[in-house]
Amino acid sequence: MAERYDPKAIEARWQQVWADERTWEVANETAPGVERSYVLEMLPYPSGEPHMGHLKCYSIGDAIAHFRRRRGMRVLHPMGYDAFGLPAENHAIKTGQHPRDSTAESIAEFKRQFLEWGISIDWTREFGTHEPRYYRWTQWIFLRLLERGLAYRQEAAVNWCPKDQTVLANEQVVDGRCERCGTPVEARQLEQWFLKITDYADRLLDDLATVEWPEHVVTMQRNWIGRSEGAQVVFRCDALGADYPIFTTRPDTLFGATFFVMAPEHPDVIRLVEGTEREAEVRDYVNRAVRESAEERGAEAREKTGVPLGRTVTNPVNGEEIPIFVADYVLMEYGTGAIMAVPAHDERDFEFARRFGLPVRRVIDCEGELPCTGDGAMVNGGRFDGRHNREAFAQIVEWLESEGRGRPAVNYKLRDWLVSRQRYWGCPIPVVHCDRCGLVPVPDEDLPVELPDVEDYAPRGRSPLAAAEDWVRVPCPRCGEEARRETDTMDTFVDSSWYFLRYCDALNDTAAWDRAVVDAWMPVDQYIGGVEHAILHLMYARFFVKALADIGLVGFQEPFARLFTQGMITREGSKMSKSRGNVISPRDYVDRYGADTARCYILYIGPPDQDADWSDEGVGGIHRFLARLWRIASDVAERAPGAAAGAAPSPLLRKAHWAIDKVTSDLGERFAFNTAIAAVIELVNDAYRYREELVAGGEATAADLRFAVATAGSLIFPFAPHLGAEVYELMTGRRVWEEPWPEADPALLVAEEVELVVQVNGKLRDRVRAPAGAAEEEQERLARESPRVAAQLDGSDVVKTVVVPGKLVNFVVR
RNA sequence: GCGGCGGUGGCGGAACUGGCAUACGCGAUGGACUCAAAAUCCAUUGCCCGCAAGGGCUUGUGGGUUCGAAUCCCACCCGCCGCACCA
Repeated sequence: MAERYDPKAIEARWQQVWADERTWEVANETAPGVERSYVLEMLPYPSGEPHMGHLKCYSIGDAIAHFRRRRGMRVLHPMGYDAFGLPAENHAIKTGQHPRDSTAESIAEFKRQFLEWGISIDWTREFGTHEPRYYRWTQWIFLRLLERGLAYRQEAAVNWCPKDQTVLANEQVVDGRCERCGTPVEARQLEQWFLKITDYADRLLDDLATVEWPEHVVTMQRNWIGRSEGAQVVFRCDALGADYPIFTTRPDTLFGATFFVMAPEHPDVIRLVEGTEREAEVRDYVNRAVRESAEERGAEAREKTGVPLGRTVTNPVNGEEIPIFVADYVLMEYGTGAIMAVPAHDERDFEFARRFGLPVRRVIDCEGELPCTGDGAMVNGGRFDGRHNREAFAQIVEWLESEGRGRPAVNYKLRDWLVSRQRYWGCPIPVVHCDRCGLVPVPDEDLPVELPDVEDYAPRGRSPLAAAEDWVRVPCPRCGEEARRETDTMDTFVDSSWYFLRYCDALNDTAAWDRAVVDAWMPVDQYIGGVEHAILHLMYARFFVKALADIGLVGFQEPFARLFTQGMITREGSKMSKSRGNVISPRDYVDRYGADTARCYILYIGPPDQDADWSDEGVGGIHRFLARLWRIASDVAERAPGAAAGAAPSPLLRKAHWAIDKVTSDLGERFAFNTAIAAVIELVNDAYRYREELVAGGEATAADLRFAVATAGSLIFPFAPHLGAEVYELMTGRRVWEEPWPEADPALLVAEEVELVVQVNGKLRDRVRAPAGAAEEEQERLARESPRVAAQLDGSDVVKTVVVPGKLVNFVVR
């Protein structure tokens, strides 16, 4: 028997057992009546080695997986790697090392550490998204989307990152900068591949009601989709004989429109001034606006600018001619790129009107100064005067519709997903460009289109793949004439939008998955990851599942039934980063204290959904606790089990059942791992005190002590699986993961005697002991008997007595 | 500006349904063991007054509801995150 807690030896031993016996592998077939559960942590991007965020994520997921297994469920808990992406490619540009090789090294390191952490993974289902056996199916899905018109190629103004030399999706532009590298993005007019996520806007919005997700994530998605209801209204420009539709959420304010504004990118701006004396000034303004970065244009507190076009449009509700302006506060990407401006009831229009001395006309009698956006009776609104604006809202739209000048309309902030990237290390888009046939999909049987090796990874504004001439030149699959392959690769978010489906049927080499298999496992019962993916990954994956459901490939609408978002691990109060020099690695602590300590500490540190600051002193505390547990277990193992417990249940036995109850609810319902671990610490502390008593020859029994320590091992197992298994084996000779999760005996959860709090006027004056089931009168009598309480009550009138059975007595005195 | 989250001892945090504020851990102090140290074990530890018995105060601030508020309501302050000229 070892003299001290040796996590290295214990952890190596159990990891060997789990690997040899393939303990965590799970079959797709299941006996009837066995409940399934799919527990999944977000796919890691393998770069260098895992960091604290990974440790936290997998510690949470593993605890849940273990808990569910021991509650009798068949648990799918797989692992893989999101292995395509820019960091590996940038590394290749710097060093010349093939991204495949550096990625393989990172994956090996990740896997080595995951095994060292003792995470219970079914490794038979492992894959990397960069492996042809995986991306073959990414391409296959892309072709299915293409067939349905959900993937299309179009020229559009797109976000271009000059540093990464590639286009970006809207979601990857944050504050006008590239989400990856922080470089301000530029607008470029380019032909690119898009996925038609906007077709699903309403369903993506509505189905948020069907998932159990944190409210803030739901809110973020809702905002991102940005659905607004209103109307499309057509304004006519008689001079050119052109109609300009606008979108508004406030058709009730149409009578207050005093001017009209177009975005600088609006295709008709120049046409409206061509050959007029305003042309030079307008061209100048447009050129300046278009050149400005998204960041400059979106800057807050920026003065409104604009130029009149010297033209007018007709307001369809009152026939007024109102002037047209071009101004950069109107965005081409939203609505129709033109707006009606109602300065009385819109702050932005008001600001503009003020700068340009334009009339402001109140049309709603809302409270407060102008501009006001509230409700009220209509004024200056012709035959609608006097009606409430909300009522007039629909009536005006109806009237416009009958005149052919408008209709109800819905607008979204969500844009289609731009998926092509001019980079090397990604999944090739399986399409061929043929001069005769146009875009021709690569036939399914020719998949995968494998990524060729190239000499030079450096991006030059086009994909490095374009230089692989032998690869690019192919016969057209349709006509057989010479054609060229698409050289762009896919956004890596495409890879991660369906990986959770592949895990269900990872070894299938004749299909992406078998629908029956996927339908049996999906949706993911518990998904765990960082909140930074609240929009990107989670929205894309939801879109994929809905599209795949429409195609008939899956039989459900949402991928992730329950989502848990973990908080960040910080260091000295700030985010860990190389530039701050405050990065610490899980490896440092696993080497020094063992995986069980690192895992328990990261969960003990605070509520898992909140940010938490890593402290080296704190780790020591948890390590001490685990060592205490091991020490008392090895001590108890050497004692004879002793006779059965005495007649009355010992306090330690009650404590053990209390801990079972506490850990069960904290783990199963609340995700409160910190308090669950605290409960096990309390149990172990009590076991130490109880052992003192046993040694001193009191009423304590060795059997109760053994039971308590075994219970501590069993309860700590989801958090510290190696030590949990070790302690449980020492106490019982059995394997803890083969044992059902313990159940608390309700009879032992209620104490025989309770402590009553006695208050006088709400202030605590004493505590008295009372039998558990004592009547209210009995409790009041016992409370009055307390000398301290009696002293307080002496000489005053008790006006009222409040008795909370089993808890407290409060005397209200005058 | 809009939306969300949060503010409790020296520190991380607990208090789940309005009923003992400060569980558990860290740190600190004292003691045992030791030649000594480490490790370990035991005890104390919200603040103030007091020799003590005891008393008073305390959950960002100010009000309110209640026998009773960290918890509910109103007003406000501070911090973090997301969105932001989206018509």
